[in-house]
Amino acid sequence: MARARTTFDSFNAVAEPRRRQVLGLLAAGELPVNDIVDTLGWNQPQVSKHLGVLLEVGLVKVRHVGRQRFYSVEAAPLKEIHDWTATFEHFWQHQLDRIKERAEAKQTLARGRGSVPPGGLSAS
Amino acid sequence: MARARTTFDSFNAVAEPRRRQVLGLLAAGELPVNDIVDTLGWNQPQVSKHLGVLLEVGLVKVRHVGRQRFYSVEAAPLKEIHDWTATFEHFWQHQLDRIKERAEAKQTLARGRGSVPPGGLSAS
DNA sequence: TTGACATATTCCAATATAGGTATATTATAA
DNA sequence: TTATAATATACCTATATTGGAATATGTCAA
Repeated sequence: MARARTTFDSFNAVAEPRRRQVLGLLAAGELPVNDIVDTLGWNQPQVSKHLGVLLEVGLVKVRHVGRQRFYSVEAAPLKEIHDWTATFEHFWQHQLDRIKERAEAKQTLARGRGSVPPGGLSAS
Repeated sequence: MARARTTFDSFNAVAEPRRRQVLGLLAAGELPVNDIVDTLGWNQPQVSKHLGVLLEVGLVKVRHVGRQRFYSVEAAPLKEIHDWTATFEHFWQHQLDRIKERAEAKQTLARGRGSVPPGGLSAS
């Protein structure tokens, strides 16, 4: 068996970094294909193909205006991903809590010695 | 060129539905491999392989106890995905607002006629 | 030290992908 | 109706993936 199709899921569609880039661009508002081509500097067929995948999983929608096609973000599938990851939200909440606690404990312990833990925000 | 490797990204790792299932299981707490095998009813090697991918991108961590290996969720990469999708949060917020507005307008318009739009929560 | 348990790794086949280039499609303007 | 602009599609190649089966690794118990 092979990998799940890119068009199987919004998860799979969004796995491709380029497609995330396209969505990032469209976040600012709808754009015709050529604007995306010019902005990202890719070949036109590649842009069209990525848009095709995004369209097929419902991550974007199109508006035809003359010979131009304006693509824009469609929220629902992104919310799905958001909701799924939210299932695990308490994991990083707890983790942040622990980091905070540790920082505070250290500060209490070291008041006067002015220490800041090296490595800053690195989790785990 | 082929697709990005599954181990390239948490996005790619999580694109595989089975791996999301595994993470879902582990959300309840750490588990040894055989428990996952029994619960999901997959072949042991497949479970190990999926865990391997998840481990490589840092979505899980392992604790060795004798000949058992307890896997558990690691939050950071999931938060990355969560944060990325959050970039688009205003899209579905607005969408929900519009739905709400429409519903309220309809209710105001139809007070007394007791209508509930069929299809309920369907977005777009 | 040997056997059994828990897990990982290797080898296999089938498959879908992404980029590149060329070409098709559709719509506008002349 | 024809040339051209805007976009989509087809064809090609290299590649990584998934599941399955068999086997290897590591660890405990007797």
